[in-house]
Amino acid sequence: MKKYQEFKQVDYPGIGDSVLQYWKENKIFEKSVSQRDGAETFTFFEGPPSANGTPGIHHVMARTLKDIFCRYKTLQGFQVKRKGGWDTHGLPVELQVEKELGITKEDIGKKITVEEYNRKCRETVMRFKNEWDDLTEKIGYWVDLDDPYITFDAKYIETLWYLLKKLYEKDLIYKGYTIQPYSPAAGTGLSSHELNQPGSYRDVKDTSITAQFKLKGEANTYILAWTTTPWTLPSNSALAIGEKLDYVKVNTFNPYTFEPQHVILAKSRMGAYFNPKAKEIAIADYNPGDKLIPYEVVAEMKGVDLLGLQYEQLFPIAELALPSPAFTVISGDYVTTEDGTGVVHLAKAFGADDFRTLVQQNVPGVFVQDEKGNEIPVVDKQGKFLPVVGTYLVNKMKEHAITAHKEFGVDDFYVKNYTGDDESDKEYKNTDIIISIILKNENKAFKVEKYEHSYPHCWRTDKPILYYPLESWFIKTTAYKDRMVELNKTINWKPEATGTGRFGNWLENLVDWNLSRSRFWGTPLPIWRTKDGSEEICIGSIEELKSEIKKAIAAGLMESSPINEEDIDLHRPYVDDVILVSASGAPMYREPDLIDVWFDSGAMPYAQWHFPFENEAVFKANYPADYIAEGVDQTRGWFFTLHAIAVMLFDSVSFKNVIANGLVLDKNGNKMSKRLGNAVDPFKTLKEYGPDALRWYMLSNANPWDNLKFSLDGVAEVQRRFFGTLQNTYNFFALYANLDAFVYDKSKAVPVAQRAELDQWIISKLQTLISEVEQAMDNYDATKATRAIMNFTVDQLSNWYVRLARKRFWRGDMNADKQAAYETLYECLMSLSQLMSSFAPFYADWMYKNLTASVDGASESVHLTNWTSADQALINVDLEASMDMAQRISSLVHSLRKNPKIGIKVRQPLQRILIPVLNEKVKTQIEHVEELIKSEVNIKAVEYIDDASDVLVKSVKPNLPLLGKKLGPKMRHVVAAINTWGKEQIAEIERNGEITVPVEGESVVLLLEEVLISSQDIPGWSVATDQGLTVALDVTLTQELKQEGIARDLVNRIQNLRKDMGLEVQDKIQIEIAEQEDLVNAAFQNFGDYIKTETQALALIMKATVADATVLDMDDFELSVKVTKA
RNA sequence: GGGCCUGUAGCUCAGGUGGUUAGAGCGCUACACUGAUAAUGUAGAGGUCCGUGGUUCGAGUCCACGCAGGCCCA
Repeated sequence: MKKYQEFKQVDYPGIGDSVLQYWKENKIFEKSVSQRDGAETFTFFEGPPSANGTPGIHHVMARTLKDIFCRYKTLQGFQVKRKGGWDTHGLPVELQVEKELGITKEDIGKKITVEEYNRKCRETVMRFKNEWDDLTEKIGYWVDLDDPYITFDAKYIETLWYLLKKLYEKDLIYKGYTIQPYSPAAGTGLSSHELNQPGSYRDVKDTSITAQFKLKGEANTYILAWTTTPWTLPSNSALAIGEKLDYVKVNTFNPYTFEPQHVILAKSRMGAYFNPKAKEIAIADYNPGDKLIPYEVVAEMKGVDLLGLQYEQLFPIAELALPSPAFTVISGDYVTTEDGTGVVHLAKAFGADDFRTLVQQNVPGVFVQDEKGNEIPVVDKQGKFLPVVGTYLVNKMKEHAITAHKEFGVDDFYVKNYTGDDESDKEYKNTDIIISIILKNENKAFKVEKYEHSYPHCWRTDKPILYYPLESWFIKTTAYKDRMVELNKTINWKPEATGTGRFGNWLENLVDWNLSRSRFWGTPLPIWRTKDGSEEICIGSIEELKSEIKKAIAAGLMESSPINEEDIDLHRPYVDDVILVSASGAPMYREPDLIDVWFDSGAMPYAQWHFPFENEAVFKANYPADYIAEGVDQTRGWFFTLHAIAVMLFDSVSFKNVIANGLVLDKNGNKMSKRLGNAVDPFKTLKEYGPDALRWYMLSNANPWDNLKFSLDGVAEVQRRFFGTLQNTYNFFALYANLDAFVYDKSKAVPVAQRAELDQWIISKLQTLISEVEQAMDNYDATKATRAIMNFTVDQLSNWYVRLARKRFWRGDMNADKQAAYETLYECLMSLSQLMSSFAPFYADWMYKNLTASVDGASESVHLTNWTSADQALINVDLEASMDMAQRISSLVHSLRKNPKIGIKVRQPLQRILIPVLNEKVKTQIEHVEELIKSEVNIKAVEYIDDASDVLVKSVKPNLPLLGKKLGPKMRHVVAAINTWGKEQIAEIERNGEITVPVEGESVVLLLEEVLISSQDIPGWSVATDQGLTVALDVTLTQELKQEGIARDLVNRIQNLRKDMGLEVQDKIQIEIAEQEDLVNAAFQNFGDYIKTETQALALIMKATVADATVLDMDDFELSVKVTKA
């Protein structure tokens, strides 16, 4: 029976299927975890994917990356528990449900109950779980799919509530405002997702105003600020400048009122406001009404000089007046001089930057109080000015006799055209235009013009959106900013720049985490409040909720609990029906917000184990994570929320090592999308190429943190080049091992030191490879690891070791040398199966099983083995260097033989090569591998020419790194001098160890080590040179060499005949040859034994003529031959 | 608009700390091998190192400014 299975053809997808089956039947994954019970843990966190869409090829990338390090660490003896997980909440789910039901958010609670809507979400969210599980299995991603965490689960939510309460108790949760895109027409806030819908941003022409803000304490001096939203000017409460920018004060006239005045603006913006043609006009010569307005710079200053200047409120509405530091000049880091005046007008309620800047610098904003005493902006939620501004505008219209397409009342000033007024009406004037006319008349506008820019619109109503303050709950992440920055520095980021750059910068500019989402399907915020907001409670567990409900029922606020005690669901609408009782006996209602889904995923280290309600020990053993991996787009998503929660609540990092992988693009570098049809179907790819080549390609082609241009040709290439070569190597081994009934037995193996040098060499290379792979993997660099394995397999093992050792496998009977060859190749293949098992888990296990089928005590799976580290004692650096020489020398000789002037094929033996050697070490290294070189390039002898010989022609080069440091600018001349050197100078510096070179009148002493001496020429010979190594080939063909060449040619032809005849390897033959010219006859006589051995001929008979002969083309002549089976 | 990444042969990618002639695989061309054979080996051709400035005796490499593509955020 055959000990090693042989394969004519390999079905890679089939290997995937059968090995997967084997793993399932034998619970290999489970065993890989359970057999490490009690061992040190290596912790991996699974970033939960969302199963409401089908998985794509990029998920193969992400999941492979996650898998490989867990497998590697398992081999190394760690216990690696990997709990799968599902992200189930959030907007994408809601949108999909709405699309399927044909409803919009407005319909929820009307056409469909919240209960029904959420039920639908719950059904939808796991719709493609089967596809995901299928893909996960098929690509060999080992993760626990049977007991995953699910973010909608009540236990999961309970942990979230626990964490929120912890934050609440630390006073890190508060209610505030945030400026968000808001659609007055639809009466709703918009998510950034909705804003990014195609068509949301449109080019529109708006009225822009450069307003004049009159400085206090300086006559007729104004600061200019530009805005494309004039309706925000009544809410102005500060002006921002750039501290480092240059500003000027200009003496000029107002273009509308012609009044003389000074204006302040950025120096580099003058070109936009002043006509150079007016520069020559004297200020005194100006007549009101002239088109060209003269100007004169009277002062220059830096932005920082303007800080703190006070100005008059632009719209002097008494109710909107504010105390200092309002209406002053402050600093804004985002101020540029690309447009406008280099001064930015700030309205706290209507711009996110404005809001942030004013909050940071403690400047109040323009608000009024509503009937409840809450501060509200002067534009209401319909997008219309409150009467406080409306009244002012109506009065001003009368004062300035402004007429419009309609009569404006105090309640008619919509800031955008939300009423659908006819804009083509000649008299049409919107609020912005009315404002600009008033400002022009009052010497408060310096320039008014139409300005085209891109502005976002509501995708539902097609109306422009406003940035508007909306109530929100926040986590005060800024309180822990420094600690987050500090702990981030302890995290090993791959690539590093993502940690320091993208993530580091993000932390440096941290703002508070806006937790609120106004939605239906998500984790409810567990805060209940009284109507007036004076009393509130944050619930931190189901127990607490139950007991509070009991209290409320006792207080008569509810008749019964809206929560089903048997099957607890903490979602809306049930929690919304819960009314709790405050300490003072007042009813408390839940704040209707849901929380950001990123909190769901960021809390998974705790919630996946239902900590602290259960599994405390498991949690503690598996926190923080040693390793996580996710797409780089998660930097401010999952990576941040993991980090933030860990730092704020546990003063710890959440993960120690992280790979942020790039995108998977199509082969042309374009984003894959189902719509464009360039998306690659992972299942189809798996079916065609199997999982191993796909994984290997993705890891080896480019660093995972770079974007991958995914090409099926690339997968095919990996399969052919790497897996194909490895498979050939295995087949070669199996073929002969079976013939010789070789079975590996470690206890009886020939000690490595007693094996052939070639064996020692490949074993040494193998140890080096193991070290490289270990080092790369410890550094989370899978690309380096896979490339190293590939190089070893293809270039070293197959193309060198197997090729050179081939004859040892099929010559003669079993002996120590043959056994050593088998053992060496076997050990290499076994090592490879383990080394590659993390990356190509199916093929590796399959090869392992094939190799160990007849070996007692072998493991059930390569994935259950223990990592074999490199044996340093087996590394022989000198031998590796020697072999490197052999490879290079062989290559040089091949290239010489191939030279058109020489043109002698390898089959023709040649007498000798000459190698100039300038030192003993190189000579010894080459001597070591002399035999190998001789047989590889078919020559009889290697000869060395050393220093003592006269033939050697030396050349010299400057040693640039050394000389550069020593000489600096003088280098140029010295290098030129060295390049002119001949025999004498080289001899001198070799003799004396130094030489003096005259350089521009000076003398420079050069030392021997500052030049590189080599030999690149042997007069009268054909030589080839590569990296300091030179080889000359003796191309003289003696009679004997010619005869041997002919004999080898004959062997070659006979072997072809044998193959044509369909003979088996071990079949014996008889050869008859028709006599030829003398040289040929002599060749067959002198090399008859050789020919017979090589062709397994029992007899070689020379005859005058041969009947039924085959005529062979021997290049230079023809030969009649007859081969018969003996 | 800001932050970050990428740009080297037709394609995919290597190129510590600057050093004379920039490498590999695939593809292409030619040759060889024919006992690993639907395999394999060898050689050759192929380059504006995205551009422009700068630092330096010397820049693919360091700096600045751009260009192109990408991601994230405004």
